[in-house]
Amino acid sequence: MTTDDHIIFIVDDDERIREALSELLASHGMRAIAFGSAGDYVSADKPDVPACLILDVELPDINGLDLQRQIAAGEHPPIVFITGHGDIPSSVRAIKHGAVDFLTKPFSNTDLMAAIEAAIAQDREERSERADVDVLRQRYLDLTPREREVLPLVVSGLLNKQAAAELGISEVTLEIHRRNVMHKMAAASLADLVRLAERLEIPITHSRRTGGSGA
Amino acid sequence: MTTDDHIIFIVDDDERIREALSELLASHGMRAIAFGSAGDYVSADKPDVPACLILDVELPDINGLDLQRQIAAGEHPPIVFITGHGDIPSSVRAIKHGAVDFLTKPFSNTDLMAAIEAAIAQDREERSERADVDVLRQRYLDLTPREREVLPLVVSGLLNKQAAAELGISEVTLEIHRRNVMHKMAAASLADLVRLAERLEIPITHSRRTGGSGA
DNA sequence: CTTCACCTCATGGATTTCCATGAGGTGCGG
DNA sequence: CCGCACCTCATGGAAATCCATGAGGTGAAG
Repeated sequence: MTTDDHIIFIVDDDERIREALSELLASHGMRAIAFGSAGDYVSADKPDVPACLILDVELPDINGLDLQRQIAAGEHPPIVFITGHGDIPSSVRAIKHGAVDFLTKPFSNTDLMAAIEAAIAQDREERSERADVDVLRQRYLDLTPREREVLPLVVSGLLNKQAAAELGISEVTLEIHRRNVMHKMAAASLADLVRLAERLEIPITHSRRTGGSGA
Repeated sequence: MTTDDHIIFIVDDDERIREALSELLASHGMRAIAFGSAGDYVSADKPDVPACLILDVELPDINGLDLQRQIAAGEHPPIVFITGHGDIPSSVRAIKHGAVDFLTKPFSNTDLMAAIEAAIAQDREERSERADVDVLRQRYLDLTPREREVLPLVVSGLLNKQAAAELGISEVTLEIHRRNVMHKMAAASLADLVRLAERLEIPITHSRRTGGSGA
């Protein structure tokens, strides 16, 4: 399944390069799709598997670096830049913005393959992480408005009593919301809920004082 | 206090460059210390304030990039590389390893100053973060061996009863350890303790199952 | 041998959480 | 107008946590 389990996108305006790369990748048992322009790549229907984008800096429509910035807004595969006329500021910018590598032609097959492997591995990681967080985010969306108010109070460490007071409702009602939150978020314990909330970047709104007014 | 609140280290074997940079920085109200070699920099006594390291790639003793890798093991200020004969692979490697920028001579004062500002700001961030975590780490070191065994079980979400069973001790004893942990770690609540443990990268050893064998 | 830190445990009560059952009110879409 | 989702609340008991007091054992350092 080496072939189906990931894919390499090639964006280069030079037909010969596209073919050469395609063949090279095929010889390594990798599936590849080549595009002649940034626009073709962006508008194409791309399979949803771990991938790597081999991107030429000089393209007919827009600059490769600009394309990088454009797609940076959403999800996109790690980029390996290739270029015939690279300069240092471009390479710095590319790497700073997350590119896996920046290769100048002529580059060795070894270097390219290493970069691709790294990119695929990275994408696999990122996808896995994204998938996890997406599940959480979906659960969070299943919460009712009130439950979304209760969650931050609970993970702040407030007692039910305190959280209830904060919302101006009875402790009983808050307990019910709290339990619903635990169920809907599929948290096995409060500790778990706290970690889920962290990953969802739910802010801590209040923090319980150890020695309060009571007792 | 612009002068004392941060410092710039310059490492370049060219005396003229060192002087020119020192003057430039002085004119911007920044304190700078210059070194003629990597060895001088490493062995020097450096003030403990937010800093930036302006590092020439070509040095008499060791390569700037190698120095970067060497000091990467410990704490060190963000690096801004400068070079007269830079190449793309070097710049890629430098940035990948965390350098703030990689400037080729001649570079504009504006570019350099921007890089330095960014580096200082970054160091300020990192130092603040490190200081926070150091406090936590110190508290963790104050824990007794047994308490260090209890902590991961507690933040895993185990009930006292379960954690006690895990350690083969009575629930009462575990409660005492647990309370001591809370006190020593200065955690205001369990939620707090979970977050502290996260920052200390304390692994979750067990995770409580919602509907267990009990009841 | 004494001191000290550490680990161990019990009793017992106050507080909090967990959970089920039962029930009333509001607002919106069908 | 009915159903449905949502928010609200009470009672009441089981379980768990929080906390204080009191106390015994071990091993290492002084």
